[in-house]
Amino acid sequence: MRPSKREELVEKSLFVFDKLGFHATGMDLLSSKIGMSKTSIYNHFRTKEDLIVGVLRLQDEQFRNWLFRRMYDLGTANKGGPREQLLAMFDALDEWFEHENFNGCLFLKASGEYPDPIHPIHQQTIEHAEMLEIHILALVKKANMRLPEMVMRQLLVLKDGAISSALVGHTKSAAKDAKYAAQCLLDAHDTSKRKPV
Amino acid sequence: MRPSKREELVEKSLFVFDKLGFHATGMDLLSSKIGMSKTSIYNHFRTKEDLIVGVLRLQDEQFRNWLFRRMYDLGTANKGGPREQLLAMFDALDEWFEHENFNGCLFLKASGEYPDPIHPIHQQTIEHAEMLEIHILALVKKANMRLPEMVMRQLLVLKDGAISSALVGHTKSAAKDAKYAAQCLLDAHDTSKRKPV
DNA sequence: ATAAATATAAACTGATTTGTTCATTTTGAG
DNA sequence: CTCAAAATGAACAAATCAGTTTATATTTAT
Repeated sequence: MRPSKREELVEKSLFVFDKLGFHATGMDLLSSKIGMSKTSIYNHFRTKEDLIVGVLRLQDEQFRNWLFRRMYDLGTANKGGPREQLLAMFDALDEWFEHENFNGCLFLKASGEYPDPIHPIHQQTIEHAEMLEIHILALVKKANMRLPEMVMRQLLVLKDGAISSALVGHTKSAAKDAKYAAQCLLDAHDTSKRKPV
Repeated sequence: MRPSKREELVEKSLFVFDKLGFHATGMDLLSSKIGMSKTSIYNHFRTKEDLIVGVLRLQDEQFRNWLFRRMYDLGTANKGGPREQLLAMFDALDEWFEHENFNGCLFLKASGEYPDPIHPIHQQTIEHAEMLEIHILALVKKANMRLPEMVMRQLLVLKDGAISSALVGHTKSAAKDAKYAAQCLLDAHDTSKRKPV
């Protein structure tokens, strides 16, 4: 069987595109950076655009797997429930921000470089956002929040904002700031607490 | 005097770069889109990079002028104070999101396309973020918030997140969601209210 | 009106872009 | 080992990239 080469191509391309940007990474440069001949690349993907879509699909899968797993592991320690999992999202983000390879959100960069919403690359970022919404909404509902759709959107606003702030700002505290904000939100919408004036 | 042509060049370039992206906009395309000869463009700016820096400087000025003015106007109606001005930031953002020319944050796109933090284009986005921080921090302090630096960073996380969500998400409610979240935050840190458990 | 400054279109570098071709070599399964 | 599949490097095409040059036209100030 031959699962390895194509996966290796997509994974290494993901790394290079994330670091250098999509337009800024020419196919010759990519070929040399990932140590695979251009002929082979074009044997696996018809165009650069197709490759990028493949890269974004992998990133969608990898990012969601990693984030949800990390939220679960960090959030269910000490008998935590869905609320703790939601808050653990920001602890997971913090780990990501501290990582040497943190270069911001690949999907945000993709939608910036391919602004046409019809473009398949841009579409991929929309799909990714929808997948995140589904999972977070389920947790918010499990946590018995009032206005679960709104709380879900607010948490994702905090997530996107934290990523952007961590990228541009010198400050290292973006994830912690967002987590404190999320705590306020969850407190304010918890049906098991009286609504504060 | 001759203030007009260069300003017109930068303003129209800002529009095109914002809409199409930096790398995706070639100088020939730019020249035709803004109706100015390439010779003239290069008479005003030595390189494309210089032009982009000029564009970002203009956007920094225009965005801050617009945002702060709008926060003041919307926030001081009905005898509002600094707290109302801070919340009005999200009403101003909402107006921007509804505008037909809304294409996300130009600085976020710039830092995505020029990821090297040493790069002068990337530097410009960092400077912009710092200028925003100064103004928001002053308002937060005027509003008598506990932990003003943190609240300032949280509000800017909400701002960046709202912009990203408004761009990628189909939802039109990003600004409103962020505003409700900001209200929770300001309530929780208001020194004139007792700290909620 | 005149002269200097600034604008223009169009052709032109030379490098780089995406993508293809082709002859050769490496690899993996029976 | 054998043979087909897959990978390679290098050259190639056509378009486009940033930036320059040149000769001409249009503003602008005096």
